[in-house]
Order: sequence, then C-alpha cells, then structure tokens
Amino acid sequence: MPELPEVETMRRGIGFLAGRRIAAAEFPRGPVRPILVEPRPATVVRQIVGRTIGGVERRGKRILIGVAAGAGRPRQWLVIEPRMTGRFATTTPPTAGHVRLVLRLAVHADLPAAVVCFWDLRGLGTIRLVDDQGLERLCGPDRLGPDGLTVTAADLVTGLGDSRRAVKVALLDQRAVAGIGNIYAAEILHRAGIDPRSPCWRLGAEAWERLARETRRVLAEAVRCEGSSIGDETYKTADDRPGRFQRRHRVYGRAGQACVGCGTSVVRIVQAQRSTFFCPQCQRRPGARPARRSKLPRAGRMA
DNA sequence: CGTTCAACCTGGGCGC
DNA sequence: TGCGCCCAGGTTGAAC
Repeated sequence: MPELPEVETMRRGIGFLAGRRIAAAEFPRGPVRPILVEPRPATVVRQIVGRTIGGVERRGKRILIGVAAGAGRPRQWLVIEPRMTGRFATTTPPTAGHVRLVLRLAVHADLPAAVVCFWDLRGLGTIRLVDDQGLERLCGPDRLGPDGLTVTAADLVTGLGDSRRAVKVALLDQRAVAGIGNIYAAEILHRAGIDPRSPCWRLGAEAWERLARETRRVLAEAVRCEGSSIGDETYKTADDRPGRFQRRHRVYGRAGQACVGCGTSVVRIVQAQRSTFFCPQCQRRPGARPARRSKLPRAGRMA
C-alpha cells in the first residue's frame, strides 16, 4: 500500500519523535507470524533504549528514524519498510495482534510521555537497525534513484531511456525513481496521456517531460491529500485519519467505469503480475496511429 | 536484458 | 456456514 505520499504522510505524522529519548521499545509477539527484524529484536531493544531520536526521514518508500550517537555508540538508523500494509499509529492501532513495534518516549521538558506503534496486518514489512554504512547499502543510490517529488526528465531518461520495458513496469523500478507504486504509476501515466504498455525506448523527449512533470505533480498533490485510503483499515495517517487522494483517482481501481476525461471505459490489464488501469482513448502509444478515419488510400502516395 | 513465477503474509469478498 | 478461489498499496530471487 504505502507509496511515496503515504510514507511521507507517515513521516510527518511521527516527526515529533525528533529530539525525544526512547524510554522503552517492544516487539510484541502477536498471534500471527513475526515480521523480519534485523538484528534480533532483543538486540535492537538493547541498542536503542535510552538513546535520543535525531530525526525522522524518508527515502523512497522507507522511513528512517535516526538514533543519535551516544554512550559509546555510533549514530544508527531504524529503517522501516511498511511494504503492503504497514503503518504507524500514535493513537489506538487497528488491532492489538498486529502491532510489530512499540516505541515509548520519555517525558521531556513539558512534553508528556508518548507512544508510537508500527502496525502491519500482512506482516510483509521490515524493521532494520543499521549504521551509516548499512544505511548506504540499504537506501543508497544503488538501491534508490532520485525521489519522485523532485525527479526530472533528465533523471528519467538517464535511468530508463534505453529500457525495453513497458513504461508502467519501469516506473515501479525504485532504482530509476524512488517512491512510485502501483496506484501512482497508473495515475501519473493517465495524466501524462501515455499508454502504460509503451516501451520506454519509444518515448520521445516531450513524453519524458510530461512524465516527470506529472510524477512530481501527482505525488505532491497526493502528499497534500495525505495519501490514498482504499477500502479497509490498512492505510490511515498516524493519528488515524483516512487520506483523501483516492477521491481524485482517475483510473486506479476504476475498471469498467467511465474515464473522467473522455467517457471511455477504463481498462484493467496485468503487467508484471500486477494490475494496470488505463484509458485506451486518453493514453495512446507513441508512434501508434490514431484511429483510422477512412479506408481510402492516401492521395498522392500511390501513383 | 527482460519476463515470469513463486514466496513472503493476513484478511476480505465472491461464487457455489 | 463453509470451502475454494481471487484480490490487495511491495520487494526479492530463481528460472528461462
């Protein structure tokens, strides 16, 4: 679920952690299988309790909680990947059984004690405690490309210009551009008027410009809307409010419904084992000929 | 290089 | 009610 806008909303929702001391940390054992934690939960607890949080950052779809150096320990990072159903809660989490991490903050100045939970229904999320070197390995430029909020056409051309892949599949490649997922790939391509099946190498300069511009625009607008909440409980802000960008979805999840631009029925196809939604009228392949008007041969071409 | 498939998980929805 | 099947915001690795 969480793509860049949702993760950025999470980051803002737990930004108040900055400057506060971790009084306690727990990895509760629920009724479901535990998620991936590295190193072992007991080790993470031992290393972070008593230390101060430097700040909360985002890299692509990951949350970074900086743990300040101290007591003979180097600076470290709690890297949390929400994957499909992970999220934070500063109020009551949706279920007690899927709480994966609890951070309890010490009383600080006039700030009261507070609690932040990481909750994950399906449990595909991950929690890692790494040092600067580990962070580089996990979230460095080899793994994550330029951020989607600021990506340029030149970035996209550099990363994908020669790719033979379909552009929708390529946009999900976090090494090319970080933060786009299945929902926003569909919405970006619709707004850019590009067929998701187009191979990257067929796109021209103006198509890459539109793609970069719509990527920035759609993601920024979705951040302002605090992300997309679809159906169930899985994504909400840290203080339990649903996002609002789902109301502005033009194609995602709208198969069979009329395209808001032209009224044509939105189509669902499968690419790389994932659903792709698009409007076959508004999103045409570059180089594909517009619908034939007439079957008559063109004048002047043939003798 | 690119695609396809399976895996990792839980739970909701649908047809029978 | 229950069972079987398909679906879901992500990522990774193996096989072809």
